Amino acid sequence: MRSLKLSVKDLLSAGKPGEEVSIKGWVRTKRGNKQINFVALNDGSTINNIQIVIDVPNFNDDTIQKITTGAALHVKGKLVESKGQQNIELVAEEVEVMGECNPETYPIQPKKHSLEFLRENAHLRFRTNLFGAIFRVRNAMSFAIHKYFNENDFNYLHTPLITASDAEGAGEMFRVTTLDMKNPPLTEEGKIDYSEDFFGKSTNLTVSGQLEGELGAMALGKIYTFGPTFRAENSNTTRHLAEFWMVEPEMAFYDINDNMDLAEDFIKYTIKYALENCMDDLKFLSQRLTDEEKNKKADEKSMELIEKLNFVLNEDFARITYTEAYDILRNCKPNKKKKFKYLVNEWGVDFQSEHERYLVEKHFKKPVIITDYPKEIKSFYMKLNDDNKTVAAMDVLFPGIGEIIGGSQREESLEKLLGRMEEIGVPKEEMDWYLDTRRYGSATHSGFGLGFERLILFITGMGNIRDVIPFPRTPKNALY
RNA sequence: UCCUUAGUAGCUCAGUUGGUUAGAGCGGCGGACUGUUAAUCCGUAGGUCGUAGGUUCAAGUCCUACCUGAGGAGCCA
Repeated sequence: MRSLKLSVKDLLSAGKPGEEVSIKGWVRTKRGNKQINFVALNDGSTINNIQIVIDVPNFNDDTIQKITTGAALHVKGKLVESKGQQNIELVAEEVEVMGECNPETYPIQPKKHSLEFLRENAHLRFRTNLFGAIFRVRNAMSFAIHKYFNENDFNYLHTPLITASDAEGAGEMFRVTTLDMKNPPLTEEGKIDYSEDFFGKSTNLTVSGQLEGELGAMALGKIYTFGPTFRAENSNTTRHLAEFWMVEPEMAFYDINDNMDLAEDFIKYTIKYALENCMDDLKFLSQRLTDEEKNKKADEKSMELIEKLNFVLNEDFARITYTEAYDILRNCKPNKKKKFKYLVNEWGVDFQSEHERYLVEKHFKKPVIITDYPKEIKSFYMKLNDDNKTVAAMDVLFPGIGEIIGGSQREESLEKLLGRMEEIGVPKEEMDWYLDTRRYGSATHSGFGLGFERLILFITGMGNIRDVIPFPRTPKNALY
C-alpha cells in the first residue's frame, strides 16, 4: 500500500517532535534576520500555517532571496516543539524553491486587502486566508448536501442544463445556439428560423431543474438535483448571480407540511455539519465579521457568527401563512408610521425586502417560513388551496439573506393545472411531457429550491454573493 | 434597469473656497537586529489623479457624457 503525501493539516494535527518530514506549500509570510528566518507555509489543507525555521547560514543566499510571499516551496526537515506560540514547527534541512513569485508584481501582499480588490483578482484570491476559508466551507457544504440526501434515500438526479421548454417563468434565459449570428437562417416571415439550429428548436440554459425533477420524483419517489442554474436577469445585488448553484429536492407523496419539515431539517443538518467540520475556518470567518462590524453601532451589529449558527440550529423556524404575515405587517409600527417605502395595506400585495426583513429580523428574530401566498404572485404549478385564492407555496426567509428557499406543493390535478396555465398564459403544447405526470398516476408531491450561495453567505457571514462562488458571473463580469 | 455613491502610487486613503515641484500608512526594495508571530527600527523608489470633451489666465478639485466598482431597490435562489 502506498502512503499518501502529508499535508500541513496532517503535520499540525498529528506530527510528533523528532519526525523527519517533507512538505510542500506556498509562503504566506517570511520574517527574521541574517541568522534565522521564519516562514509561514500553507498548502490549503487548513487555514493554519506550519512555521518553517530556517537557519540562514546553512543555506545559500540565492535560495533565501527567492523565499518571498507566494513562492512555492519544498521543505525537508525535522519537526520540533516550537519555542514560540505554536505547538510544533519544522526546522528546515533542505529547501527547494519550486516556483518563484516576484514580490514587486504579485498582487497578494501580506496585508489586508479590500474585498473589491480581491474580486478583481478572483484568480488569485484563493490564496488568501479568507477565501481559503470560504471555499473550504463551500466544499464541506456541498458534501453535507449529498450526504444528507443520501442518508435519507434521495436519488441524485441529473437534470439537463440545456432546455427547450420556454415556460418555466423563472426569469430571463441565456440562449444556446450554433447559428451564425451574423447571418442567421430566416423563416418566410423574416424571423430567425430555429428549426435550422442545433437542436432543431430554440434552446436555452436552464433556469431550474424542477419540472424535470418532478418527472423523476413521480417514479423514483425522492430525488434531488444539485447543479448550476442560469438567469439572464440584469440583477446587480449582493444576493444575485447570473450563474449560481441550486439544490432542488422533489418528493412524491409529500404535502406542504412534509415539505417544510424537510426544508428545516435539511438546512439545520448542513449548519450542524459546518459546526462539526469547519471550526477553524468558522472561527476565522467569525473574527473577520467582528472586525468588519467593529465600527457599527451595537444595535446594528449582527450576532457573532458561531453563536448565530447555533441559534438557528436550536430554534424552530416560525411558520406563518401569508395572511398572518400580512396582518402582522399591516399593523406593525413601521407600516403605521409610514416608514416602509412600500406600505402594506391591501391583501394580495407581494412582500418587499423591507417587509421580509422586518418579519425575520425584528418581529420573529429567527428564520420564518411563509406559506399560502395569493395565487396571483406565484407560479402556475403550485397547488391551489381550497379557498381558491391562495396556493400551497412556502418561502423560507433567513436573517440578512432574505429568501433562501422557495418551494411548494405541486398542483396534482390535471384539470386545475390546465386552468392555471390557461389563466397565466403558459403554452400547453410545449408542456405536454410535464402534463403527462398528471395524466398518468398523478399524486401529491412537493419540492423546493435552495440557493446554495445564499446558504454559504449565511454560514460564512459574508455580505456579497460574489465572494462565496469561485468564479462569479454577473452582468458585465465574466472574467476568468 | 432605477436611485445613491465612488474612481488619486502595487494596496487603503488624504488632498481646504480651483492657485507653484500631488501627500501618508501599508506593501516592495536596501540596511540593522540570533526566536519572529500581519515582527520591529532606519533609509529609498514609486503617480498621464477612470476615459473623452468642456469652462477658466489656471482643473486632482467645477460642468457634460461614457466606462467601471460599491450600497440600496426591482426580479428571484
